[in-house]
Amino acid sequence: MKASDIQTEDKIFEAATEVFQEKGYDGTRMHDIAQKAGTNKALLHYYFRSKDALFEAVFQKLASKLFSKFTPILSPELSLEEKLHFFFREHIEFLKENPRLPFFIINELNRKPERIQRLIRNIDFKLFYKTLSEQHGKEFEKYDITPDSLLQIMTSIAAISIFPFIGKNFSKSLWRISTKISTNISKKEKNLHPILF
Amino acid sequence: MKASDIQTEDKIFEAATEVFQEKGYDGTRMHDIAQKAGTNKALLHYYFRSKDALFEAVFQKLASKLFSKFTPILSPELSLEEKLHFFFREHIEFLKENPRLPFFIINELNRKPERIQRLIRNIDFKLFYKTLSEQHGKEFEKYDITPDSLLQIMTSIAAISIFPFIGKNFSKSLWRISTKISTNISKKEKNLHPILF
DNA sequence: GTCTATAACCTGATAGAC
DNA sequence: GTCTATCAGGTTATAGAC
Repeated sequence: MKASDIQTEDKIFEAATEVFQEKGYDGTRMHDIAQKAGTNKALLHYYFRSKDALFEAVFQKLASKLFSKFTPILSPELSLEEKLHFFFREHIEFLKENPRLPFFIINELNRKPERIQRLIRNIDFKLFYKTLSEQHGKEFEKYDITPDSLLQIMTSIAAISIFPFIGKNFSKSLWRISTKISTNISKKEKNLHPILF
Repeated sequence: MKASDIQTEDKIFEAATEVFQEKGYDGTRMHDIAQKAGTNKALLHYYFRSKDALFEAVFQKLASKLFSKFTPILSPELSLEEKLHFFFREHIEFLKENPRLPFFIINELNRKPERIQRLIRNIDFKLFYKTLSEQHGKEFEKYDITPDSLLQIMTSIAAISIFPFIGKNFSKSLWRISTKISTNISKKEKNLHPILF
């Protein structure tokens, strides 16, 4: 395999990553990917065999990229407060660079629900709760955090950080303003959501 | 126009509403709609001329259905607390019956951003803020709610209610549990998000 | 490895009989 | 109004020359 091979394959993969994120599987044309990569359709099939296979490669890469952002939550070195700070800061920073990624993943999980089973070696929630409640016993008692409420809280946290990116155009439709994505964690918000900050 | 005409047109429109919500514009085949409506492709074109026109009809209906849920926020009869209760209860009840609707709308706003301009006669946010702050001056002062923070708070509220439906499969991918959508407003949540309840 | 030409198939849209 | 048959255009995939 020569250097030029890798270059072409990479170019195609990069172009595919962009176009699939932008248009979704159904909206993407192999022709568009080829054009963006500066080659032709035949080479896409030469390197990746089919649209499905190319998409699968892109999806797996992007999915693990996104889901890996959730792992520091279990780190035993961090306090609960640090985790929340860390998660919001890191996650939102990441989302700013990949604003279409969550939508892309969610879209594909809807289109092919069978992915869900085999995507990630799913985490056992009971074990997850146990680990977290051991690490942060004091806070869990203080706020009476049960498995149920933990799941709700985590869903809300994910919602607050992810939704502004997904729903950017949604708010734009509603308001006659130049909507900046509201992802700055201001001092005021600290007062409003004491549990979160 | 006979009664049977209306019936057929309605059947097609209903079927289209379902399939478009399920698969999105690109993923939808006219054939599938026809089959679901119990007729054939020719009739779809007879009543709605083109796929685009049929989609447009469905989209407008669904969009106004969703956006109308946001209007009670300005009602002068309700206290701030009542509005929040009302919004969460009504909105989540509505989303339970139309779980794919927000995703559908967001998807289309991404696909055709030019919709945003003409979708709803956009609300002037400055005026909206003024009206609200006059209605709820006490609370706005107590919590020091500025236009910026109001927008953030409302985005977060929308996020918390909408995201569980959009991201249902997202959480399913993460956790090895039978995920019930966590939309119950529990007493515990009241303690956790004092501003919201 | 790369490219052009083309096959094989699918999809939206229409013509025309009933 | 309804249906079958078919067209025209586009899309994935492959064959074959270089």
